[in-house]
Amino acid sequence: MGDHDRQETMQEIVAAMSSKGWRITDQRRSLAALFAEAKGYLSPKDVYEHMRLKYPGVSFDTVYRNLRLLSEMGVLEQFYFNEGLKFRARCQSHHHHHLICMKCEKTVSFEFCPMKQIPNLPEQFDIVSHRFEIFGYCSDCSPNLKETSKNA
Amino acid sequence: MGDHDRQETMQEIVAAMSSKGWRITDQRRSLAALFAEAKGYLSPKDVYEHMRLKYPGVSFDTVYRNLRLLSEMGVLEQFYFNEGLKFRARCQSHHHHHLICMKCEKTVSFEFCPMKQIPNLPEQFDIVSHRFEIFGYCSDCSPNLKETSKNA
DNA sequence: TTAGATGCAAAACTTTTGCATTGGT
DNA sequence: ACCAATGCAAAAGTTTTGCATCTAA
Repeated sequence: MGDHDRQETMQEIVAAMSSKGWRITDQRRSLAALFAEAKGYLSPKDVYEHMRLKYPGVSFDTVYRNLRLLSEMGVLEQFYFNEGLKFRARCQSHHHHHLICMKCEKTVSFEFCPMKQIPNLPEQFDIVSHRFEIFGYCSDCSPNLKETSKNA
Repeated sequence: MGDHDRQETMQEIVAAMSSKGWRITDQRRSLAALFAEAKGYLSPKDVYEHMRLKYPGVSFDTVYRNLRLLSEMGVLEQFYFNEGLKFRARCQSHHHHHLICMKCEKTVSFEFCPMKQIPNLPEQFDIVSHRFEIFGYCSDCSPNLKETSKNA
């Protein structure tokens, strides 16, 4: 993802907040920038620490409030790792799924969606949503891929 | 799942604990029975409340310790709902995925696995695991399915 | 008998709430 | 100027830890 895309995402997030009638504070702009640039998932503590660099007085509850609001808006998506809840900017463009690196938590999108392939389900069920993620190690983090295929 | 199957699962859980050299205490037997019978997911608090019926003196940290140990053993699987972390007995028989009812949290297995269908991924990735769940409402909980197809 | 499991109490950590102040619109 | 957002402090909730006691093997 290049800088241009990130900038778009940052402005998309700000625009989304603004369109809901929310005020664009420095902290929220900073939040938007942070998630637009992040390649992986961020914990509330990560976010707090990042924010504190620019805004030393930022409070923990403001971080939580904004994370919750942005999640409810659909701008952020939540994911529970073993270490706890983390957040990342939700892809707004189109439906797809992710490879998630278990070490650096970088995510890579792919287009294949199992719901298009799924055959008859075992019983009546009113389907609302689904999730499909693949976990493993990206080429930077995998000892198997490191030497051999990374530069192939 | 009939009573016979549940009993098998209960004994499987006890056997798994025993085979790891763990002692089979009354509390652990009770835990095993609880998860063997549960149709859906249980929060630590659910487990604590259930256990307290039989063992009024049971402590919260014992519940947490055993939930963690059983998860690490692979007997239980964890899942984060909006309300927080919950547990259920992991299906040991064979690989499959689940429909999860968003109201009663009942789960229904199905055999289709997207990993058998997936085409070439966008980049080198050392795959370790995956998750695929479908969320919605079961026939008992869905207003759409309630009248029409439930008894079909 | 004895190492492991439990209960208790307290600590650590995470997330939420109430309220006065600040700051975007 | 107005009202939403923030910072602060404290509360509420969740999970972990240390240690003496108990108990399954």
